[in-house]
Amino acid sequence: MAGHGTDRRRDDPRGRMISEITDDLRRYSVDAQHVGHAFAALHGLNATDLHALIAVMDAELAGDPITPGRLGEQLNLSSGSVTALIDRLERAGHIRRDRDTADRRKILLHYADRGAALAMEFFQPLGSRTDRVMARFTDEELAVVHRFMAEMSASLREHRDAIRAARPEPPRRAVD
Amino acid sequence: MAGHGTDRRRDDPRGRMISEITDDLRRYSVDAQHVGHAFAALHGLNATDLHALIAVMDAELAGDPITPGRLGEQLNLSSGSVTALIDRLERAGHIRRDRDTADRRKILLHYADRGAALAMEFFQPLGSRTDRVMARFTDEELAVVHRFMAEMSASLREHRDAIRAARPEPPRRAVD
DNA sequence: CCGAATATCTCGACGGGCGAGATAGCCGGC
DNA sequence: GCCGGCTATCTCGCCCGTCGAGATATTCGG
Repeated sequence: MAGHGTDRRRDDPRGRMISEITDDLRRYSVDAQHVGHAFAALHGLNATDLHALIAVMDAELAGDPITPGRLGEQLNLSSGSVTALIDRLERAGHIRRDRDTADRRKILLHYADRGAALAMEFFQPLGSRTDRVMARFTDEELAVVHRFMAEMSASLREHRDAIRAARPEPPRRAVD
Repeated sequence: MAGHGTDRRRDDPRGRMISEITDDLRRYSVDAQHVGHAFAALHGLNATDLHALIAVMDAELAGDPITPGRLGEQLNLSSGSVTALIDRLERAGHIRRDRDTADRRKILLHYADRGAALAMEFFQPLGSRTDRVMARFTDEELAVVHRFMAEMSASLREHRDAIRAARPEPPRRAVD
């Protein structure tokens, strides 16, 4: 799970450092994915459900409740899948559907009590661990980390959009 | 997609910084997931297939080819799913099965040409972007980032294991 | 009021994942 | 040598999340 690099490992210390950070980031992403999956499974959900729940909470906390359509864009799901997803979450008591009074075609998604509790339960212990690590860094060091992660995050998002813009190639079979 | 926090945002600058980094990390993980998913879809794979491919490459580059069993542990898949997974990847020409000559129950997984090419295609542009960001940081700054990410990564892995150790609760329905 | 556009939902098909059981190969004791 | 238990992988039937085409409801401009 480490050290694949693109074999870009150079001999100078800086090159090595870059390879290590690359591996750190990859490991972190993979583990984050596993954490989400494991937590979701633990509560009878799947990864998508958890993502959706977080998206709904984020939107609502930002004072701008999300609609099924926008949720589908964010999670990259088809409209049919989104409906099924919302059905699941609503049936489980995590979220609630509300018709938009202004445009009655739209549905506004709000989290219900159980959803809020679950999200809290997800983030709270994670936050504790996070805080414990952060405590070992000075303000200046955290500032560097923030600058780094913010730039990485932006770069990665660009990359994602570039890939999504590309056309999926026709399914290939066997030896092609 | 930002600012859910656990509402732990304190008023002091350091507290704010911590919240921001938390958000950075979360955004990064989510986007990394999307990048993987999008890239996989672009090449007619699914997310699991891509993870498996990377795991196979990692193991082989480390000089210790992975077996279906260990792959299943790493991806948290059942044995049946692993067999199906390997079938898919082999059929698509990404990997190859080899019986272990010492213990003939075991299968050793090696990547085939197409698999190597695909992994390269995945990591190369990602590496370019990564390098471009890293170029804007000094050696000392990168050292801080590395220390931070390594600790975060370890902490997250512990968290994952803790969750996995917990018993899945019985599936709940409707209002319970 | 009509027609085009938008938002969501319905439904049939597909495919990945699960898990119990089958199969093949290893190893220690006798 | 061979029997029994163990391990590694595979087979198979089932479940459920996703897709995508089409249906339905609502808005808005003319």
